[in-house]
Amino acid sequence: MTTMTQHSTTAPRRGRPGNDRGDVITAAVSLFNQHGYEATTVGMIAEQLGVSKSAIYHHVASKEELLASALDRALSSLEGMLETANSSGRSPLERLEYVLRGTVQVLIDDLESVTLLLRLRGNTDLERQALQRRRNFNVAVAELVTEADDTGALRADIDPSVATRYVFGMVNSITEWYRPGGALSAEQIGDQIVNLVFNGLRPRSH
Amino acid sequence: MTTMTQHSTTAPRRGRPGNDRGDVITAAVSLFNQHGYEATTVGMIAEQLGVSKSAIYHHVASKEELLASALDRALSSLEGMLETANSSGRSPLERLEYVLRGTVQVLIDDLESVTLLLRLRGNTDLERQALQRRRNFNVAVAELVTEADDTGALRADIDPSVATRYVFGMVNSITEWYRPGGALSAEQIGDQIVNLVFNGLRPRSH
DNA sequence: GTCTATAGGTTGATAGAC
DNA sequence: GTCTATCAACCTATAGAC
Repeated sequence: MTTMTQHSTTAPRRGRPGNDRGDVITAAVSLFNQHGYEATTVGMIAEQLGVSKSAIYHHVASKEELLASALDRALSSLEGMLETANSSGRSPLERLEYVLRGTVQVLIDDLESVTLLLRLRGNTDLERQALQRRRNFNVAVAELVTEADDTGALRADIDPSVATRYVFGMVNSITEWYRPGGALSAEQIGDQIVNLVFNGLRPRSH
Repeated sequence: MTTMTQHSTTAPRRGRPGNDRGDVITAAVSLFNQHGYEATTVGMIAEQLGVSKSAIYHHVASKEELLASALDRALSSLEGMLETANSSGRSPLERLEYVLRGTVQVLIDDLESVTLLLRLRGNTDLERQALQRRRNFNVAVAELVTEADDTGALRADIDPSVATRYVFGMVNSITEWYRPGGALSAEQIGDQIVNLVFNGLRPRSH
């Protein structure tokens, strides 16, 4: 059963109609997430798009390039969002909240590529490089939490790097259940996350 | 490069020394987590144990049986823990806290098999059955959160089923970074999780 | 130890829109 | 005729079956 995935029509293109590089990457990432990168064959990607295997190689040089493109997209989105937050001149706590909401937004906008990133196991050099970039992002976020902690904006009895792990574990778990067209918007999910992370489940007595 | 994974020696066994069924499952689950179930071949499992492929089939009937055993182990641990919590006669809030700490304990005790469970994509009947059992567990936990909410133990402005998703997203993310022999015990991690979930990051002040 | 299927990847020519 | 996307056939290496 082949599914014709039409490219998102932005500007009219010249030449023979069909799939562009973005379509191929989209189909590939979806299959990578469903079956794992190793178990996904280029033939499966071609079948998904309803074209022959060699058509795939017109758009990309290798299967690994598909993985690299998707991971770079996810990482660039996250890094760009963090850069925006840190150059905003706001307080550490405000920047932290911005990063929380921004991460939710990136997860939802680039759901498939971020999901792929989060499921990496570091089996190849490429995967290990992506994991290193992801670690750098995590370290920068942990520094932000530390800054917020230093201003007294957070509870003193929780270690910042530990808190970062748990909080972003919660945020990243959105990829496990969020599906496009769901009832909740990115803004609503961001609100819920921020509320839960900062206030917890227990009633604020008095 | 073969890694001789010796079985966890509990009681001395008779007969020819070597791997038992548990050793095979342990090696298989580790490879399933590293490469994905589909991409893992029985030959890889044999190589990891330093035996021939046919030796694997002495212990299990199929590759799928290895998956089934691991998933059943993870699910039985979680279900048993939940059963213990719900038959304890305590308050909903106390039972919820018990389930949080219990889930952390199960994650750490059965790290590899629970990791496998959490990464399922539902590609086969077996996987879909396991995911259904996991959903049943999640529903039971959500009911527990609802009960706790009904007693006024939780903040009124957070939907119980939504909160359950986020909280267990946080808990399950432990599998992403916890490694045996790490600095933190299951009890310490449970304390951190419970503290963060119930109290949040913001100082409780006026 | 041989046989077969399948993997990633290549080649060179072609189809279709402008 | 230019541009993009496509295809059938092919190559080489390897992994599973017997």
